[in-house]
Amino acid sequence: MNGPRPNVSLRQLQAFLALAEQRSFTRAAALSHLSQPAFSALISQLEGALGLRLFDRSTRHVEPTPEGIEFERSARRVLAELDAALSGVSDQLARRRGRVSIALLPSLAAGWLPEILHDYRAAYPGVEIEVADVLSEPCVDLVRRGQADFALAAVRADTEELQAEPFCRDDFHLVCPAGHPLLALAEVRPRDVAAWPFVHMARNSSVRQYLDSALHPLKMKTLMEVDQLATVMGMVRAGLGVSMIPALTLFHFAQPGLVTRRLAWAGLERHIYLVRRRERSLSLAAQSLYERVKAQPPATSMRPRRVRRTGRALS
Amino acid sequence: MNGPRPNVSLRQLQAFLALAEQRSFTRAAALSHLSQPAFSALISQLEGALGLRLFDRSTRHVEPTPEGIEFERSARRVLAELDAALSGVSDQLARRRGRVSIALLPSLAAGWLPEILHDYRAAYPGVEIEVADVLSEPCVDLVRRGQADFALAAVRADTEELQAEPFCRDDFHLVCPAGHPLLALAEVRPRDVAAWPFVHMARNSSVRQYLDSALHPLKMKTLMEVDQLATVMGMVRAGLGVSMIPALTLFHFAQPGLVTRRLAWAGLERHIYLVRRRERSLSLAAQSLYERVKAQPPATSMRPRRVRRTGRALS
DNA sequence: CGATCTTACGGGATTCGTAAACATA
DNA sequence: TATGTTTACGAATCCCGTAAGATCG
Repeated sequence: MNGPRPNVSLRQLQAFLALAEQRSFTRAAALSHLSQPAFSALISQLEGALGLRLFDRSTRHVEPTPEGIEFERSARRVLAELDAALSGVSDQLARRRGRVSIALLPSLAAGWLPEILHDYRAAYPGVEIEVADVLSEPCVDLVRRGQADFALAAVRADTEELQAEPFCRDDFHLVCPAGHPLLALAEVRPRDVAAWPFVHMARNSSVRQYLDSALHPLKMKTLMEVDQLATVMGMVRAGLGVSMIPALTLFHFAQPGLVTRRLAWAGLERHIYLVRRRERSLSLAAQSLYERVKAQPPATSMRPRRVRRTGRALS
Repeated sequence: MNGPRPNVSLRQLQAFLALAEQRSFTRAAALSHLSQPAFSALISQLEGALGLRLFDRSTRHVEPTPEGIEFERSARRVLAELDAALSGVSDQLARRRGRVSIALLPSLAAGWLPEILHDYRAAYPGVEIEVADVLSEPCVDLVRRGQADFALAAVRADTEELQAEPFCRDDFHLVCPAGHPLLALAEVRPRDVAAWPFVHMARNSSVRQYLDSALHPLKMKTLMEVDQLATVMGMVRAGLGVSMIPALTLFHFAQPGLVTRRLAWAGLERHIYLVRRRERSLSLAAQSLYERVKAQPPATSMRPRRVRRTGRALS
C-alpha cells in the first residue's frame, strides 16, 4: 500500500530528539555540534522522508505536532535499542559480559583449573563460565560441535576442522602402599612393576592408553579396571595392588599410607594438547581465558602446586 | 569508562544483517543493491566502529563470530523498532491509526454530528474518536487546553491563541403546544411572545445568551430556567409555557402535541464558530475530520435533515 | 584455475559552514 | 529592531563503482 521504506538516518533521529527536547533549532544544533542551518536541514530531510510535518515552528516558537509527539516515542525506542546494542558490544569488549566454555580432563579441572579461573573471574566477574570435566574424547567432541570454545585433552586432535597445539607434558608416577617392596629398589624398571598386581584405569581413559602404548610388549598383572582415579587410590591404599598415574593427578594420592615416586622411563609421558576449531575465532571472553590458560600451564616440577588459601568459591 | 558512542549507521546495520543471513558478501551485496566492494566497506566500517570483528571470513567461507551472533539479535531489534516507527507514521498518514477529539454543542452532537462521523469512520475505521458534547464555554476551554482538536461553539473565541471562523447560522423557532393562541397570529412579534409564560434555558447556555441579547429591553414572563432542552420540551408539551429554540435543536421538539414556527426576527440568529488553536497544526486524523466538518455544515433549510437508515452504530 | 574477498582510485553525490535573506514578536 | 529560522552557495567530505590485487579451495 505505501511506497518504499523512507530513508531515515540515525543522525536525523538524534537531531529530531534534540529538537523535541530543546524546542529551539539554535540550542539543539549547538548540542549536536552542528551549525544551525545544517541542523535545520536534518530536520527538513526527516520530515521530507516521512512525508509528515513533525514540528510547528515560527521564528519564535518550536513545538512538535501531534504526529511529532507520537514519533518522539518511537524514535526514542529506536535509539534506546541502538544504545543497548552498543553497550552490549562495549560490555563484551570489556569482558563485563560474555560466556566461555572450556572442556578439559578431570585431573586438570580439579587440580589446575581452579586457580586459573579464580584469577579470571576476579578480572571478569561478569563472564559466565562453563566447565566440562570429561575424558579426552568427549572434550574434543564438544569443541568439534561448538559446545566448548576450546579443550585441554590428551589426544592430538589435529584434523581439518580442529587445531591442536602442545600444551604441557605430564610424567608418570608409581603409586603404592607405604612400605611396599618396590620402594626399596634404587631404580624402578617396567619389569619390576609388572611383577605386582596392577590397578588399571578403563581402556578409554588417556592414562590407560598412554600406559598401554608405552609398556606395549610387557605383560601386566592386571588386578582390575576402574573408571575413577579416586577408586585407584582406594584400592592401592588398601594394599590390593599398585598403579601408575600422571603427575597432574597426584593430588588424588596425597593420602596417608600411600607413597608416590616419579618414573623417568623413556616414552612414558602423557602429552596434553590445547584444542580449538580452526578458522573460527573465539569469543572475546573465551579469548581471554585461552590466553591465560596458555600462559600458565601446570607446573611440571615435582613439588605440589601452590594452593591459594585466600580464594573464594567460584560459583 | 568507554569512549564516545561509536558512529554506526542504519545502512551498516542493514548490511550486517544481510551478510549474517546470506553468509556471502557477493549475494548480500546484490540484495542490498550495492557493488560488492562497497558492501564490503560497509561491513568493514561497522567492525571498525565497534572495534570488534563480526565475521570470520576467508575467500570461501563467511560466518559470524560469537559476538557477531549476539550483535545480530541487537541489530534486529534496532531495525524492528525503526520499522515499527515508520509503519506508525505510515498508518497515521493513511489515517489507519490516530485520534481525534472534537468538542461541540450538544445540539450539534445529537442532530448533525452522527452522520458526519458515520462517513468518517467508514473511511478511517482505525481512528479513535472522542466527542465532548458540552456547552460553548467548556468547548472552547477544551480546545484551549489542547484536550480537543477543535470545537463547534456559539462564541466567537478569537483570541491570541484561538482562531474562530464562522461555521453556520442557526435561526430561532417558537415552540408551543398545539392550538396555542400564538399560532393563530399571522406574524409573531417579540411582544406577542413576551405575553406568555416562557421556559428559559440556564443563563450559561448560548441559547439563553442569544435570546437575552436579541430581546434586550423586552421583559419576558420567565416561568423557569432549566438546563436541558429535553426539559424545555416536556414543560412546553405539558402546557406550562412557550419557548424559543434554535433550529438545530428542533429534533427535540418533533413530538406529538407540539408545534414549532420559524421566527424571522432581525438579529435573532445564533452564530456557530469553528474554533481551533492558532499556530498549532491538527493531527492528520483531526485534519481529515476538520475538513469534512467544514465541507458539510448543517442544513439551514427548514426541512429535517435526511437520516441515514443503513448506518451502523459508531462505537 | 576459478570463485571470492580486499585494496586502490577517480568521479559524483551528499553535507557542512559562512553569509545573506526572511519572518515574527 | 532583535532574535531565530530558512535559503544560497562554495568547499570539504564521504560514498559508490570499476579495476586490479590477494587468497583459498
